[in-house]
Amino acid sequence: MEEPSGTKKLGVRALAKMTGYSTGTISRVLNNSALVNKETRRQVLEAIEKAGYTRNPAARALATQRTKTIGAVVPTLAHSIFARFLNAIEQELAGQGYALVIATSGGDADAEERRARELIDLGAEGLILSGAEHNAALLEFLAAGNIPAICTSVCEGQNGLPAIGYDNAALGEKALRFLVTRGHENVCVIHGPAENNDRTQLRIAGVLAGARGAGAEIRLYETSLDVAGGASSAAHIFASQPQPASAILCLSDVLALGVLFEAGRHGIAVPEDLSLMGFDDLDWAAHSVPPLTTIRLPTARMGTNVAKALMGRLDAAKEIETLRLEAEIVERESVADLRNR
Amino acid sequence: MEEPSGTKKLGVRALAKMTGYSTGTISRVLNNSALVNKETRRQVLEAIEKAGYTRNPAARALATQRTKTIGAVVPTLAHSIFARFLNAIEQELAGQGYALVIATSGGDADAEERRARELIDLGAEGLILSGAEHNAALLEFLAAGNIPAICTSVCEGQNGLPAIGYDNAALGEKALRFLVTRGHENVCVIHGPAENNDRTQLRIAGVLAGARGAGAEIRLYETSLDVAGGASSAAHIFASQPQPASAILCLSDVLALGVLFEAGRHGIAVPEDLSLMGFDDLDWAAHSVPPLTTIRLPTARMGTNVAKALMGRLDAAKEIETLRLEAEIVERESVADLRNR
DNA sequence: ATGGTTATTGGAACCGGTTCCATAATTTGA
DNA sequence: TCAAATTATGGAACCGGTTCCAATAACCAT
Repeated sequence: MEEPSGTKKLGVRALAKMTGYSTGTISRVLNNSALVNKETRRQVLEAIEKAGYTRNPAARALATQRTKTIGAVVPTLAHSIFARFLNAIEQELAGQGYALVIATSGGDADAEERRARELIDLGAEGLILSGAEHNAALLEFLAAGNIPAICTSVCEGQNGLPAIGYDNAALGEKALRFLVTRGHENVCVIHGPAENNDRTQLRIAGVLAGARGAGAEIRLYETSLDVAGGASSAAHIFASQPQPASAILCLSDVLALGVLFEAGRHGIAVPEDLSLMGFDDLDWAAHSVPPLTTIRLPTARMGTNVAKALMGRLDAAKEIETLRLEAEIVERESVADLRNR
Repeated sequence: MEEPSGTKKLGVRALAKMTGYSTGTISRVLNNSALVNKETRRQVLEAIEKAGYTRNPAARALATQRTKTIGAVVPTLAHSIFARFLNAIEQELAGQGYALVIATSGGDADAEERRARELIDLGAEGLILSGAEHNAALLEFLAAGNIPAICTSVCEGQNGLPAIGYDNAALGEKALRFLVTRGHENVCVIHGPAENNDRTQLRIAGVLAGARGAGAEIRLYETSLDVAGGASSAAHIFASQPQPASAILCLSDVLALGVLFEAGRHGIAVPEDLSLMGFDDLDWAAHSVPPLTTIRLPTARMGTNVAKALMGRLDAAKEIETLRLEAEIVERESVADLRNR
């Protein structure tokens, strides 16, 4: 019905018949092999063009044992931090003819396992995972199939899995200590759901350690990871009398945006009345009022490195090495220096 | 080296030998065929489990002529609007065992064509494109290969391609007319790069038509599509004396966020001194100060529909029908009603 | 008991490039 | 001029599931 003229799908064999060459030669042309006569190549290419031939990816993959596809399982695409990450990965992979297949887990380990298996079953040769914690079945599956995989956004893998990312605990501590150096000894910490999210857990652990080490007092507030969550936590904090803290540390910039808005709504000036610090350095952080002091996560660099490592493993059997990327505090204007008062 | 014991990769044939059944039966078990004896199935599954067998996706794809993979080419993943869209698509596809492969074009038509070809060459069975305008080579390629494709974010395809999205021109006009009904007859319109972006062009055209129809005066400002762009355009506008308009319409919420910040920086109150309207209804829009009046694009619904349409075409040869989704103005508090003054 | 199901299973052909080995043609070297 | 390279090309085997058709066995009703 699609091809009224009895035209079977044409493959290399048909092409071979048409041009008078063999399937081997056709294939060599298709793969830019050096050992094909110029004129031959020209003729074959012409025939390919004229016949509108496109090669069958599945057959190619079967014969070469390569799909040139790598899979990524992230909690969600709805947060721009992941989108930025995947964007970088995709850019890097595309340059080498690789494709990126994505799946979302919603942050659930069992869902992650399921999705990972599906990606492999659909042809992914390697996997990019978020965080260090994965369920046992997944780890076993990866080991049994000798499937290359990388934990990201963390700097330490689980069960021997390599990781490429940053040290969440160290950064949490760094952030808290930064606030302390600015004279804030009482800070409220707002974070997203910690359950099923080892990165958040690590950040919290770091903050706790920092507070202990620097002799600061902190209060933890857990909320949904969105602007609404930040705003409602802030409202809650503002309602406390007396003000429990001189600064709020948000373990994600989205939360900080919510706090910023809520402060505006209450007539609380940042940083005069309250200091605010974020985590991520999203697009808007440099332009808010006031510009947000935050920790710039090396999202793009992480993506690039992850892609490179995976391709190196697949193309050259190079072992993937755990990599810890540095992240810097970007000091802007949302944190007041209390020592100058 | 990877398998010290001379274990060849085991396939259905090896499994057949192990269990004493034939490859056909193994395959039937693998595919949950009904015509396999219960006991047989149990034995085979046990063997599969014990041997740690995983089927070869490429071979399967070759034999079935299905890859269960669909590709999407978007301008970028860095804007949350696309991420939200893809998130919805991925959710829907995953439910039916499909995988989503993504590629970014940077908004360039030639790059889009290249990436689309790569996706197909890597196994995608159908394509999701952004916008209605695509280069001739791509259109021809799709037609020649009879490749299912959908234009998204627009409500009218090109060259017979089906589209699933919203009417950008109508929405632009609707937004402008809304401002006019609130008494704004002089509005500044800020938008992202119009070149290579038919959706932006359509919105502008709609705004223009609305202004003409409603007798309003508008000024267009083109800038980069990010918070910084919105802020700098706003700064530019604020610098004009006298103020050229009573309202600013941003053709993307990101721009509106920039304007909001810049207004704050200049002590300009929204909506008292200046009204502001956006486009997209991003996460934060409901929580900003003031909450942003904007147009809610049905991004998620669009994604779901696109996925369904493509799967229907692939699984059941159902033609893909162009679909226009409605989008509503979400009236919040950033637009003042001048008629009450 | 007999012709005719129904339930299972075997097995080979097939999907469509790729690649290795053999063959042939042309060139280089001494 | 003859052997040794070097360059092109043919062609078959192969990658590993899937599927269709034939075959066997067990079962049923007449």
